[in-house]
Amino acid sequence: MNPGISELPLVAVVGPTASGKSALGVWLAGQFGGEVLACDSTQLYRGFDIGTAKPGPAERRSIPHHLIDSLTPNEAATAGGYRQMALVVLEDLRGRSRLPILTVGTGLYLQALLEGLAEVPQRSEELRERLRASAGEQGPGYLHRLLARLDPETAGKIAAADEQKLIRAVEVCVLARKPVSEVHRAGRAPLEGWRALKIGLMPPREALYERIHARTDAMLAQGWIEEVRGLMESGLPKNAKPFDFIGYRELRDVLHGKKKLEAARAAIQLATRHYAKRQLTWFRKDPSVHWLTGFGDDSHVQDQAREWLRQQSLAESPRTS
RNA sequence: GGACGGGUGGGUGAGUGGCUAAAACCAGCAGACUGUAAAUCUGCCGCUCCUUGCGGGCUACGAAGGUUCGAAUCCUUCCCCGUCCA
Repeated sequence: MNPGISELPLVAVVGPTASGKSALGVWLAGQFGGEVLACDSTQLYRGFDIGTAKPGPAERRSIPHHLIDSLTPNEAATAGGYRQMALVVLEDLRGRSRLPILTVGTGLYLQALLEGLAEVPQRSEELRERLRASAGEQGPGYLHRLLARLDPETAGKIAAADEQKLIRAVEVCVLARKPVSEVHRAGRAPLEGWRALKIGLMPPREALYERIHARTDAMLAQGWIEEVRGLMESGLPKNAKPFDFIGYRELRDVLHGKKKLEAARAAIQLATRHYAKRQLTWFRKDPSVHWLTGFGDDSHVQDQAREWLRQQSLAESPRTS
């Protein structure tokens, strides 16, 4: 810990999609004089608004939101890139004595920010192309065997079918000229000067799923499909990253006539449920999270969150604008 | 009233005498995760017991009987569903 910097509190609201993280974040920002910092890989992209459930204009007017719309659809969000951008925002807030409130849907990004990433090389599209090509020629199991030669330890932890992770592991080994496991052991640089207070939203599963279904319908009613049409006609490359997000990919198929709207709707709801479950799995393993049962827009939950933060010796300092 | 076809685990749907607690897929549940993470991947999935084992017991393929050492699979009757003929 750098002795030159005093440690300041930072709040992270974690939870599955549709659990009300944004609502709680904005409310807490009002209570404690904070500003919201999005920690969500999809809300970073400009133009993809409805399907990513970005906070509306009213909320963003009342409380400053950071990093939302910080990337163009042509750029690629990454954990490392997010960390860089977030660090800048944190320093800004430190300078203005505002409490950072992260609304986090992407667990990996929070981890990258708080715990840091190992000194690993960035991705190399060329190398990946070559790896994928040889994997295609050599047949199944090739990447796993290759990794087993480069780094048996890591190969033992990655399933032979997990091509995405295998490619990244091999990529790091090749670029770093040493096993990934070794690179990782060298350690990561955790965030200094901040004390993270994590609040988790854990609504009853059934209610969460109902809300996900209803929210999907509401998004559709808000003109989601028109948003997708506009984005497709705006000259963006067809393979722009955000077109692969839940909902955008299904609605793109609808616009291409490859899928019926009703089928897309059901597919979106299902994919979102699966996603919420994965988020829960990620956050649940973090013992430092203080869990609250319910949705973030529930006033009881909000009061509990405020109460807990007070106990963590967080002083209230409502904005006096 | 008659002729066919069909009723299988939460769903779709294989399975025509033992290798079947019953393929596969979906849903559901649990898990992994260091720069694609709204991604990618893994396990479980009738109930139950334990010494957790390619372990034991129980229940199960519309219902009830029957044949057989043994039936989801064969026979009989009945009940549903679909199509067609009256």
